[in-house]
Amino acid sequence: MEKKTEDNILWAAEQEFLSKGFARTTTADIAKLAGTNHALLHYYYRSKENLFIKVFEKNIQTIIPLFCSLTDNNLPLKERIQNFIEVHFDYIVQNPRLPYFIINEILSNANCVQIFQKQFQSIINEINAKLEAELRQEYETGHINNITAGNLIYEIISLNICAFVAMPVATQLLNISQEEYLRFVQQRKAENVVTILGRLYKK
Amino acid sequence: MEKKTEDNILWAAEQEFLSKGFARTTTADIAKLAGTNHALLHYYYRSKENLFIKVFEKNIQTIIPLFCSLTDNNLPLKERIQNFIEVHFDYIVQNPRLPYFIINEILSNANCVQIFQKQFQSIINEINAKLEAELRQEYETGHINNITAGNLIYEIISLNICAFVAMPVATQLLNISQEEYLRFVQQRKAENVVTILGRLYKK
DNA sequence: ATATGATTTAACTAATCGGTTAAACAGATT
DNA sequence: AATCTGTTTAACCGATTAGTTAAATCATAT
Repeated sequence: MEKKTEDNILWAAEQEFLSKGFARTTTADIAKLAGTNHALLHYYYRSKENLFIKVFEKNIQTIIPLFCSLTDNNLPLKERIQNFIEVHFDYIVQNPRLPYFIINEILSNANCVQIFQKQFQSIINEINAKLEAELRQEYETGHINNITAGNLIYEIISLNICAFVAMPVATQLLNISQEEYLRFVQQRKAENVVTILGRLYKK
Repeated sequence: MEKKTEDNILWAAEQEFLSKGFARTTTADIAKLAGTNHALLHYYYRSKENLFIKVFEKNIQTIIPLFCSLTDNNLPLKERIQNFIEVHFDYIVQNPRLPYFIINEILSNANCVQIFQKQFQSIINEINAKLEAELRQEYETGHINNITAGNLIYEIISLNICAFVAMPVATQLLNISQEEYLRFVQQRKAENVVTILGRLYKK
């Protein structure tokens, strides 16, 4: 019952790491946000690195189920891809800091690369193989244009996340209001679907 | 003639800052790469911050001319936009670390936001106004679909940079070879042109 | 040659940060 | 009440880092 302080620290660590990244977050900051002493952080989690890994793994894991829908549900290919784009997009809308966080940490921490691979490798290989076979068959029967599963997945993710990674920069530069931003976000979601499906299906 | 050490430090700082960002770069690292002592860095540039600002400003400035071609040259709108997409894309191919660097530092350093705005604000407003007027006229005469200049510029930049920002993550995950990567890059360049022009021009 | 000014070095300071430790505290059990 | 266990606190340590300083070195002009 009384894991309050321990939980608070994990919660605070997630806030800090997600908003500032590993390098610019201090254990004292986390402790302060958790309303406690930074020695507690080491008492419960041994090290900053250890605590960070927990946060990183937790966030990575929440993404995995999203990808399963690419091959797991029974919708036809076209609807399944559209569904994936929209679900993935909506998830990023709810977690706008996550893409930048993951990219940032993978670029700067070799451990994160390993965690990312460990968590994702098998599932992505499975999805990739399934989708690859399906795409090839659809291509050979003349239903879609030629594209590899890797490229398709990559393009979907890129189109979906770029708006959020570059958004802070763009909003700083052009004076975009909150309403314009929300309109822009919804517009991008629809456009990403059109772009990807347009790439797949002959006009 | 003998500004060698001073120049070396600036060069080394650019290498370090671009690859590791401000927070994870130390003055000692820069000095070591420049083949000198870290006291020299402070002798010539006063502070790490000051040196960083020089590097950041220099890199920001190299981007500005790219954007001028959006309204400055005499090509028809369609060719001018295509040209901009391709020139911008090629520039990123030559400077693949720059997008991430700029985003990263703007997100973490308020000074960078100001520098970015100071350098870009007037030029982007000018280009935006010109392009906005042109797009509106083209729309009203039925030549293109309705889109704001801000959205158009934003989409071009996003499409062009996302492949490079997320690339390290993707290559870690899927085992993409150097040849596949180069092929993918060229493919994306052409596809970005098609996507943007497809967005602008009625089918 | 020597004086002058710019450049370079090594040793230092002060501050920050991750992590440790020992002692204090609280709550439950006997 | 005494003890034991888990939790919290405050003080400290060692390493790293940005920045300083004073002395040494080098180049150049007189």
